[in-house]
Amino acid sequence: MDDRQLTSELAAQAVEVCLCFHARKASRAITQVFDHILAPTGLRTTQISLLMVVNARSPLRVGDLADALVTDSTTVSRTIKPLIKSGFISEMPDKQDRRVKLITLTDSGRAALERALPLWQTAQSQVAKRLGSGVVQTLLPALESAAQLGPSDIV
Amino acid sequence: MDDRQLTSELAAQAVEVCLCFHARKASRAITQVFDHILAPTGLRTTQISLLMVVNARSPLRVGDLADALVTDSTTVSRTIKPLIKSGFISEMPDKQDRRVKLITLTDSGRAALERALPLWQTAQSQVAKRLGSGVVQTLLPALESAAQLGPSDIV
DNA sequence: CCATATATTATGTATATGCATGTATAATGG
DNA sequence: CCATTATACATGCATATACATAATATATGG
Repeated sequence: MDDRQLTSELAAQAVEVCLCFHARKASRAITQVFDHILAPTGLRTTQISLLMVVNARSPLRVGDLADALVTDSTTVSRTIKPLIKSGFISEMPDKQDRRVKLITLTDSGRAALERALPLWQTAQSQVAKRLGSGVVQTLLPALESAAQLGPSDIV
Repeated sequence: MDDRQLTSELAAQAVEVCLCFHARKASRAITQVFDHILAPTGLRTTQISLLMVVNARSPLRVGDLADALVTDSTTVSRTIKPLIKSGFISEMPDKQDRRVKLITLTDSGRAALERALPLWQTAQSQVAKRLGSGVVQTLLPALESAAQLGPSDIV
């Protein structure tokens, strides 16, 4: 067995168990179902999730929003742009600290979220049904653990 | 309790259990750990996963690669571009069907994959260790189920 | 054999994501 | 009080992702 074959076999095993690959594949598959069902809202599932978090905690800082979304703050800076343009969230400077931008859900955003919730429920139910309750009950807590991984300590 | 409050509470419950939101958050967190550890390879984890799949199945069609990655074929059309430019995979037309483009791992790509595998093992071990074996053993099969969701039947 | 339908990949446009870096503001040390 | 440092957000660049649509090639029905 030469190097070529050896690498092939190691790589073949790796791809079957890679936690990153599987997490991303599953994420894409679930996102597709949600996005298709939520398409009539004119919003992507990512955007609806963002509105949900802002709804629960507004007004909140860009950095805190990034933490809640387990995302880079530079990503939030950009993902909120189309939502601001659509008028669903608004931004205003913090009087106490002018570096800080406070994000708030607008009435229009709240209305959009309200309209989206029934379709969200449809998507959630459909995915849950197709996965089966057993899978869902193991998946959710495991995903929550994974989301709390935080930065790696590369030693 | 007015509509405002009602929506807030429903949305607050939804965001806690949303399978799409949790899957995406977990995917981002896991990806960050892998990408940080794999940074010395000059490749992203997504690209290494793609090389692994091509390694296991090359030569293969763009469409078949998309199926294996649970991704849109238009996404594959673009994600392979930097890998072709780097010389890690090559493309050639299928003689039997000139619509088809066959993707192959190059020697250079195989070498890059071989170099990446030890770091991949580090990332996989570190994530597995931090999640705990119990979580990993429930997570992997659940993610595999989720990745097989396929398109939704919107009724 | 040709017209139409179907299949395969690419491109236009838009959002999603993160690193390196830049800019403005606040905090801190001397 | 000022110089340095740290924090918060934005921007440049690159990859990731998908829908609508286009371009090309095959398949199929008459």
